Amino acid sequence: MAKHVQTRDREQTRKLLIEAVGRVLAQDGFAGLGVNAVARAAGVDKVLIYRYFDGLPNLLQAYGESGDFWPSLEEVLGPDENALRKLPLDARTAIIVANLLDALRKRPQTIEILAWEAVQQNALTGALADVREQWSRNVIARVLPDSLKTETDVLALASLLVAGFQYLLIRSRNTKLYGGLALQTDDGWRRIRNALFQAFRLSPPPRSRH
Amino acid sequence: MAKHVQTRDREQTRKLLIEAVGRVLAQDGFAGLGVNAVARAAGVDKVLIYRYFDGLPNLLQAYGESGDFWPSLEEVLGPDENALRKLPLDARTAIIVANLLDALRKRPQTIEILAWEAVQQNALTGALADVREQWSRNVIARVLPDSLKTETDVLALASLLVAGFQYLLIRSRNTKLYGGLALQTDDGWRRIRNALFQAFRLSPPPRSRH
DNA sequence: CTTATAAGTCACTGGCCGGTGACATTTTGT
DNA sequence: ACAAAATGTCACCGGCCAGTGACTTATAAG
Repeated sequence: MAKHVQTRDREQTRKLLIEAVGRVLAQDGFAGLGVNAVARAAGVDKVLIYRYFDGLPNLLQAYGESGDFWPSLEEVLGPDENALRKLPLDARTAIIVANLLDALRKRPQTIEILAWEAVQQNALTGALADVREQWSRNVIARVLPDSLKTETDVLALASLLVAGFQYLLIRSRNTKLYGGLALQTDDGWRRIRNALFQAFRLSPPPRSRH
Repeated sequence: MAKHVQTRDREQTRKLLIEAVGRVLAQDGFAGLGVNAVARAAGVDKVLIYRYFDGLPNLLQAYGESGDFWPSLEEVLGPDENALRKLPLDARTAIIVANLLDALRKRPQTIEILAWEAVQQNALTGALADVREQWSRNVIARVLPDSLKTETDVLALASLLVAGFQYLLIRSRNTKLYGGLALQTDDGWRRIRNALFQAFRLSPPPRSRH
């Protein structure tokens, strides 16, 4: 039952559409994201978005499930989880937060979605939010269980710092300087990274693996 | 030469339009901001936007110059600037940052503009950015001159923290929880405020004036 | 009172949008 | 080989948008 070379292939077309979402998102941002633009980018008729995905929201959902938008636990905990566990709470938290920063810096499309999330909710941002929520619960359970019963509010500080660099990542797309920070240079981001450690009272930021 | 009660008054109409911008912004956010919406809200024909302001960008500019979107130096430095000057650098910075947080929390329209700014540039966000840039230079010159030559990068940490709560303010418009922080309760914001001080190694956050 | 000009109204264009129905063509099952 | 179903194309709708030209009406100057 060898299949012909298909000129019409539902799965292939679905894939084209999903990939087109990524391309439109990268090129025009979420502002330009619509059935017409996506269909055009996919080289496919927009009616198929309705037929195969029942509308744009579900297509976005599919797109969200297709990529690795959020770093894995391994990527953020580093190669040696056990060594990490032995550090004091502050150091552990700082390293994880800094690693998260590095991981997100590598994901321009995730940053685009984060920007979107800042202004409106939708299927895509909702999916990402769920993943992230679960992710942070996992991190706490696995390497920061003691953070829940400390005197100082380590988790609040960590969240505030994560919020801070997420915002700076978003702004870096179209802003050169923010409060004296150069958002489009590696040097500026080194400063930001150092400030993270400073907030946790650690002077010399350990290097992240390369 | 006592003027009649005017039924046609250019200045009055300009004012109506400018105020309408604020109303639309507050009600529908920047997504719903357009010549049609603004004109409708002002109860005035949209063609006047072109006649009196030469288009929406200039109208936004006028709106930007009309309100106090950014807190004054006085509002953030507190009533007793001299007392503030005598504190150590960390404490000074922490207090200013925390006061800025309080000041912005009271300005929903500024938060709306900040959200806008995160995703796209335009006349309005540009104007606000200029004001803010100047503002932070003034703060540094007036009460944080020593921050420029410290070992630890106090300004980077301050900027990161400001970025953090700005992002949380933006998110608080349509998100209840972020990283375990309750963004729509005073208690959640107290936690965030405390985390600010914690980042500067100050355990008990001084109360802001009431 | 007359008239020029400013203020404001109205109707329209052209473009893009999301969404749908009717149609043509390929693939699949029998 | 044939019919049914799946795949894809096309033309169209109504709605909202930004922007413009032609119009009416109030105001002010003489």
